Amino acid sequence: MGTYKCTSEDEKGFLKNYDASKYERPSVTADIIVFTIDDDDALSLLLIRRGGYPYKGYWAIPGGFLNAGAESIDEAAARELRDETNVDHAFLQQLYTFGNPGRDPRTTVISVAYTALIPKNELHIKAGDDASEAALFKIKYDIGGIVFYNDRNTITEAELAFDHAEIIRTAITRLRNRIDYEPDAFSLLKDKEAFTISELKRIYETIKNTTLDLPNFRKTFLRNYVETGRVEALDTTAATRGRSARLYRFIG
Amino acid sequence: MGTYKCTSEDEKGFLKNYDASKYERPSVTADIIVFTIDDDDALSLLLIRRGGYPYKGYWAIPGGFLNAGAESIDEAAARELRDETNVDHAFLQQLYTFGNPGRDPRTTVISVAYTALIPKNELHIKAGDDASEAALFKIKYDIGGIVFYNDRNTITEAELAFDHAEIIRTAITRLRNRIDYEPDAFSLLKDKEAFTISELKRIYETIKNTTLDLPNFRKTFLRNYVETGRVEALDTTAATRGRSARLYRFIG
DNA sequence: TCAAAAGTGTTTCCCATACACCCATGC
DNA sequence: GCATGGGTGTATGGGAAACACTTTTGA
Repeated sequence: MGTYKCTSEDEKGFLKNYDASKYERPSVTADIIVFTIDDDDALSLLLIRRGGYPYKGYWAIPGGFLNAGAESIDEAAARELRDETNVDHAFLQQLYTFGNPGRDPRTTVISVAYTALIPKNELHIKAGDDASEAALFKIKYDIGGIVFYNDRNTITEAELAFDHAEIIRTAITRLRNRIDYEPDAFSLLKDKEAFTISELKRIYETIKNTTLDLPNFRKTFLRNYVETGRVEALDTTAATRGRSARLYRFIG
Repeated sequence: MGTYKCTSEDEKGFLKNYDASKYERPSVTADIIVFTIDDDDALSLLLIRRGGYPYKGYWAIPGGFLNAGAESIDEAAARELRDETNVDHAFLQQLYTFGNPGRDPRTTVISVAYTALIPKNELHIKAGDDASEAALFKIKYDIGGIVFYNDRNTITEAELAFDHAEIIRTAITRLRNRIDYEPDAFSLLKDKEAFTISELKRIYETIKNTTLDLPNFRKTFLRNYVETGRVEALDTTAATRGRSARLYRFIG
C-alpha cells in the first residue's frame, strides 16, 4: 500500500466515473469500551445514557459515526474517546466488528468496537453531543449475567442499548485472556513512572477476579519484565502502612 | 438485543424521518484469507487476479462489498467464499477490520477481514464476477518479507493490491498464535472423521514452520483432545509405508 | 530381513503454586 | 513491641523438550 499510482489513462477515467453510491452502504461507527479500575479496586466501565432515539434513555457504550474520508477508524475511535473523556493518548485497541442486520433499528450499522484501558485519575468524564449523561459503572459477575452498578443506578445486561451487552462481554473475555501474555495491565497504573508491585498485582487481581500470591507474582514480574528490560527498578521507595515498597518504572 | 420495541409515538416519528444519508457512509467489504495446505505440505492461500480497476491485473485476496441490509458481515464473507471456492460450510473467523483512508483509491472502504481454513481437497477454485483469474500460492518466508509463488507466478508482498500484504501478515500471525490453544488445525484435515496423528502433526508443522517431536506431539494430543473427549480414538488403522497408524475422529 | 514409520518409556528442566519465614516501617 | 505490608527462600508437582528404545508393517 502507498506505492500505488494511477498510471493508465483508462484507469483515470474509471476512477472519475466511479459511482460511489452503486452499492448500498451501511453506516459505520467506532464504539469504545472504556475500562478503568475505581478507587475501591473494582473493574469499571464508562456508559452513556442516550439522549436521542433509538434507545433513548438507555445506557450504552460511547461511540459515534465514522467521518468517512476524513479519518481512519482508529482515529474515529480516538476522537470519540477524547470527546467523552478528555483522554488523548490512551491505550486503544481494536476489539471486534459487529454487523448483524437489525442490531440498530434505523439502518444497517457496522460497529467497530475498541477497548480502552485508562487509569481513573486520567478520566475526566463529560457527556458528548447526543448523550445526556455519562457515568462509570462497576462490573459485577452474577448468576445469569453481568450487573453494572454505581451509587445511583443498577442495570443488567438486558437493559443495555443495542447489542452492547454482547460487545462488553467480548471485551471482558479478551481483556482477561490478553492480560496473561500482554502488558495491558500497565495501562491502568495511575503512574507508570513510579509504581509498586502490589499496585500492579491489584490490577491483575481485579481483571482476573481472583487473588494472587504476592511472592509468586513478584517472581514472574521480575522475570518477565524487569529482567527483560521492559520495566526498570528505581532506587526510590513508596511509603505505605508497613514496610515501604520499591518503585518501578514501565518502559515499553 | 432483540427485545427492543418502538413503543413511544415520537420514536416512531423519529425512525420514519431518520435520514440515512445524513452521515457520509463508507463502503464495507468482507475480504477472506483462504488458507490451505497443498499436496507438498506448504501453507498456501488463495489469491485473485483483479479484472477491474483499481489495481487491475494485481493479485489480491478475494472479497466483495457487503450487501447492506440484506446480510450480516459474516454472511457476506460466507457468500464470497462460496462464490470463489464452492465451499459452503467452512471454518470462517473474523480477523480484523482495516479502514485507513486511502487504502482504496476510489472512496473510503472499510474491509472486515476473515480467515478461512479449508482442506485442499474441498477447494474448487473458480473466479468470481470481477476477477479474471484465481490461484493458490505457496507462502515462503524470506528475508525482507513474504513471497507467494506457484508453478506460474512469483510475487512479493509489495506487488499485492491495496493493503492486502498487511492483512495477510496479520492473518498468518493470528493463525500461528491461535493454533497453540485452539483446535483450528483440525479444520485443515482432509478427513476429520478418520485421521492419523502424523497427519495432524504435519499441519502443525506447516503452520508453525518448524518440525515437531512425534512422541511429544502424541502425548499432548492425547491429553488435550482424546482424554477430554474432543477426539475419539477409532479401532481402525491406516496403512502407510511403515507400521500402520491408528485413526482418530474429531468431534468438536 | 531391513527400512520406515508408529508407538512407549524415561530423564531433565522449567515454571507455576504453595507456603514458611524474615525485614522494614509507623504507631 | 507489634501490627502491617514488603520481600526472600524452599519444597512440590505438572508439563514441555529431548531422546533412547520397541513394535508393526510393506517391500
